[in-house]
Amino acid sequence: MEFRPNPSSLIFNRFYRVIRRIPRGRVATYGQIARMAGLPAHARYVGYALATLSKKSVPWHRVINAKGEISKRGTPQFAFRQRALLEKEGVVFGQNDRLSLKTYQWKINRE
DNA sequence: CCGTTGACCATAA
DNA sequence: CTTATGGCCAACG
Repeated sequence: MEFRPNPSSLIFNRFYRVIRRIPRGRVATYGQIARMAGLPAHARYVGYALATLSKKSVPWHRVINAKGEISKRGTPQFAFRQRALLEKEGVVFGQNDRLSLKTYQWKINRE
């Protein structure tokens, strides 16, 4: 099922707010964003929120799963595009299409 | 109002 | 390493 953008969505906008703060060249996990948005048990909905993105200025490509992989959604085209965007920011992927969270994860004082 | 369905995560076995 | 489970929201028909 596909989501449509809904400006009146409450928690989705909270996620967008957090994601917009991710610096260039860094990544954040779905669970991390949920925690930082004050909604620790909503890792799933971070992804669903991104699926409803229309033309919002949200760096969706900096959001990856907890294993350091790009989440798959239907066609591999999006994953390819996301990877390209990240590599353009200096992120290097390993041979398993994974990146080092230890190196690239966005960490803020007091998460 | 109800059932279904989605970019997920931590934990247990 | 793998599979299963509980947690939980929003859009749609």
